[in-house]
Amino acid sequence: MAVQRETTRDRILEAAENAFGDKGYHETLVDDIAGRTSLSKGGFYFHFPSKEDLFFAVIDRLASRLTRRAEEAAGRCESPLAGADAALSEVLTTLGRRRRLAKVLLVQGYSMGSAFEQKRVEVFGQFAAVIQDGLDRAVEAGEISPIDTEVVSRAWLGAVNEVIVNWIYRGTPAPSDALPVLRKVLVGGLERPTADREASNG
Amino acid sequence: MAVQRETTRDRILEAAENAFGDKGYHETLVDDIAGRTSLSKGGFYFHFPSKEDLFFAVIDRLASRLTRRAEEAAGRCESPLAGADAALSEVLTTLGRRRRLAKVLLVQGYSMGSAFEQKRVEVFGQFAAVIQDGLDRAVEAGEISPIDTEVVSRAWLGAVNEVIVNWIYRGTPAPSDALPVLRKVLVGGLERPTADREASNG
Amino acid sequence: MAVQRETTRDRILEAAENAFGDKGYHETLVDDIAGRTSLSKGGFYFHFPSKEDLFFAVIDRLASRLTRRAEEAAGRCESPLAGADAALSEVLTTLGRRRRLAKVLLVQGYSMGSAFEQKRVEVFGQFAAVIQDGLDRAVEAGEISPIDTEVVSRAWLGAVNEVIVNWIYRGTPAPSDALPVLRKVLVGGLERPTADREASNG
Amino acid sequence: MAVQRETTRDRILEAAENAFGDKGYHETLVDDIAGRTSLSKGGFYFHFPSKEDLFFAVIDRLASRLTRRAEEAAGRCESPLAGADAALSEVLTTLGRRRRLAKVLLVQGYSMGSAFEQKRVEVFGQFAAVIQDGLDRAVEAGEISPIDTEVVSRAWLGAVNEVIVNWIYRGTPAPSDALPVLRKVLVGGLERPTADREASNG
DNA sequence: TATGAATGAGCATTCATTCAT
DNA sequence: AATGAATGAATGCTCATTCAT
Repeated sequence: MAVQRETTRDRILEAAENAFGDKGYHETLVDDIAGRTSLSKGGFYFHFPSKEDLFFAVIDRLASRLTRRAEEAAGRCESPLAGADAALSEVLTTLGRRRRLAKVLLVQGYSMGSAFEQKRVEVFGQFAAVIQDGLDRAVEAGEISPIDTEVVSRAWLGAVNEVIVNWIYRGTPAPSDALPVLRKVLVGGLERPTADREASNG
Repeated sequence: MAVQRETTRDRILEAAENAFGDKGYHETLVDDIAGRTSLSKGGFYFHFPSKEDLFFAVIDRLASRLTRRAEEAAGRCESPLAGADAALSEVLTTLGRRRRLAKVLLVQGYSMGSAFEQKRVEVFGQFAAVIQDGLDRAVEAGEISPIDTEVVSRAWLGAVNEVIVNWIYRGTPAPSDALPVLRKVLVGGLERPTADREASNG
Repeated sequence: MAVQRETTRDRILEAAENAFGDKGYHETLVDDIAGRTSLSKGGFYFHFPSKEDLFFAVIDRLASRLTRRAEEAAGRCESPLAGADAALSEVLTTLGRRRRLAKVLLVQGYSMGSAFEQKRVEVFGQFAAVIQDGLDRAVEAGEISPIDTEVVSRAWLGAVNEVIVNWIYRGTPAPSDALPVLRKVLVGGLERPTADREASNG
Repeated sequence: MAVQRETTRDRILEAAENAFGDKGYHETLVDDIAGRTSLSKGGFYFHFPSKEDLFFAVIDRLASRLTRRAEEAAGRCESPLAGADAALSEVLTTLGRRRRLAKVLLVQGYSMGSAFEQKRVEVFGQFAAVIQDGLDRAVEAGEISPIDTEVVSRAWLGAVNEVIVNWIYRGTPAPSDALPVLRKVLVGGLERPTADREASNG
C-alpha cells in the first residue's frame, strides 16, 4: 500500500526501454538488460517470463502513456476537429522530445542493425525524392503555394506506407479503395494560389 | 549474345524475395533460400557473399523497379502536381497488387515474427483509433465533410510516423518545425462543408 | 576457504591437454572437449571465451609447471654450471616422463596463424631464458669461457626439442637413454678456462 | 626431351612454396594458390590430386635440394669430421639465406594430423641421416671417440632447428652470426681420443 | 588442359532459457 | 529474490573437392 519507490520490475523496464532504443530488439541481449539492472540473468527471469514478454511490456507502457497524452490533449479542446488536431500535435511533439522513445515505438522493434537502417533511409529516400521533385516543380509552376516540400513528401510517403501496412496486416481497406480518399486528403491538402496570381502562370 | 533466360543469381533473388516476404529476414534461413533454389548452401555462397548482401540486393531490385514505375507515371502527366499525384497513385496501386512485394519493402526487413507484427497492429491501432474517433465526431458535428475516417486516420498516423522516423535517422527536419506544415496539409486536407466553398471543388 | 578439489575449469583444462596432445589443435573439436568434460558446448563457453583461449591456457599451464621445475632443479645445485646442467636434465626428464605433455608443448598447435606463432616465441623464450641465465652465471663464475650464451641456450633447447620430438614420433631412443649423451655433447662443448683457473672453483 | 622452360606444375609448386611460407598450411587456401598461378581451382586439381599432396611435393622439393647441397658440401671435405661440419654449415647457411624456405620446412604445416607428422619424421630423418653418416665415419676414422651418433645427430639437428626458428620469429641472432658459436659448441662437444685428454673427464 | 558453378560435410560460436542452491 | 553454472538447439559461413562442359 505504501509508495513503492522503484520496484525491480520497473528498473528492468526502464533499462530495457533504453537498451531496445539503443540497439533494437535482436541486438539487445538478455545479458545487456541484466547488466544494466545489476541483476543476474536468472534474476531477470524471475520478473519476466521471456525476452519477448519484456519487449511487449515496454511497448505497452510507452504506447499507453502516449495514447493517454493524446486523449488528454484532445479532451481539452472544444471541437472534435480541434481535438484530433491537438492529438496529432501532441504525439508529434512528445515523440519529438524523446527520440529514444520514438525509436522503440516506431522502428527498433522492427529493425536489425545499422546496416539495415541505412538501407531503409536510402530506399525511403528514393521514394520521397520522386514525390518531392514533383512537388517542387508544382510550386515553381505556380500550381500550389510554396510549402516545405520535404515534410510534405515525407507525409505523403508515410501515409501511403501506413495505409499499405494496415492493409497487409488487417486486409482492409484495399489500397484501391483507399486511393481516392488518400488523394483527396493529401493532394487536396495543398493550397492553391489565390486567383490573382494565376496570371503569372504560363 | 542470346537472351539470358534466367541466371542462377536471378533465381536466388526471386526465391529470396518470396522467402523474406513470407517470413522476414531473421526467420528466413540461408537453408530456406538454398532449398527454394534447389541449390546447396555452398552453391548459394558462390553467388552472394552473405545473407545480408542478398537481402540488400533484393531490396535494391524492388525499390528501383518501383521508383522507375513512379517516375514513368509522373512523366506521363502534363502538370507537375498531376505528376506527383500520379506517382502516389502508381506506388499505392503497385504495392496494392503485390502484397508480398509491399511486405518486403515496408515491413519485413524490419520485423521479427508474427507476435511482433501483432503488437505493431495493436499499438498502431490504438493510435489510429484516437485520431479516427476525433475525426468521426468532427464529421458528426458537421465540422468536416463525410469521409472514410479510417483511411484518413491511417494517413495521418503514417505521415507522423514517417516524419518522425526520418528525423530519427537524418536528424532533420525537427518535429517541431514539421508540425505546422503537417497540420496545414493534413488538417487542411479535410473539406469543410461551408456552403460557399463548394465552388472551389473541381 | 576449503581446498577446491577440482573446478570445472580445471577439468576442462585437463581434458583439453589430453585432447590437444592426442589430436592436435585443429583436429580437436570443441565438441570433443565438451564431451570429455561431460559438459555441453554451451557449458564450455561459459568458462572459456574461445577454443584458442583454451589452447593458450593449456600451454601456459604446462609451460609454467615445467619452468618452475627447471628453476627449482637449478636452485638445488651448488655451481651455476651444475645448475644449468640440472635444468637441462630436469626438462628432458620431465618431458620424457610425459609424452603427451611434450607433444602439446613442442609440436601440436603451432604454425597456424600469427597468434600461435607469437605463443611459440613466448614459451620457447621462457625456456631459453632459464638456460641462458644459468650459462651467464657460469661465465661470470669462471666455470666456462665467455661465449654467446643466447645462441648456446637456443642450441641446447633445440637439441633437446629435437631429441624429444624424435622420440615422440619414433619411440626411440628414450629420453633417459639420450640424456647422458646429450649432456656430454652439449655441456662438454663449452670450453673450460685454461688450467690455472681451476683454483677458483669450490 | 627439350628444355621445359616452366611447366604449369612448376608454377604451382613455386606459388605454393611462397603461399605456405607466408601463411602456413591451413591458412593457405587452394583458391590462393590458384589465384597466384592465374589458374582456376579446377585447373589446379588437374595437376595435383589434393592440397595435401601439393604440400608434400613442396616439402620434398625443398628437402631434396637441401639434402643434396649438404651432401655435396660434405663430399668436398677431406676428413669426415670436416665433412659433417661442412654439412652442418651448409644447411644452416642455406636455410639462413632463405627464410621462407626455412619456415616451410621447419614450422609451417606440421602438427595437424598423422599424415603431416609422418612427413615430419621422414624429412627430419633425411637430415639426421646425413649428419649421422658423417659422424659414424668420423668415429670409424678415429677422429672422435665412440658415441651414440643417433642422439648426437638429432642434437645437432635440433640445435640448428631452434636457432633457425628463433631467428625466423625474432629476427636475431642471424644464422651467420650464430654459426661459429654453434660449430664451437657442437663440434667441440665431441671428445677427441687423444691419450692425454682422459684426465679431463670427471 | 582448363573453367567455374556446385557440392556438402564440417564447425565455432551465440544466446534465450532452466534450475539447483 | 537472486545467483550463476549449465543447456542445447540454432545457424551462418568455410573450403577442399567434383564434374559437366
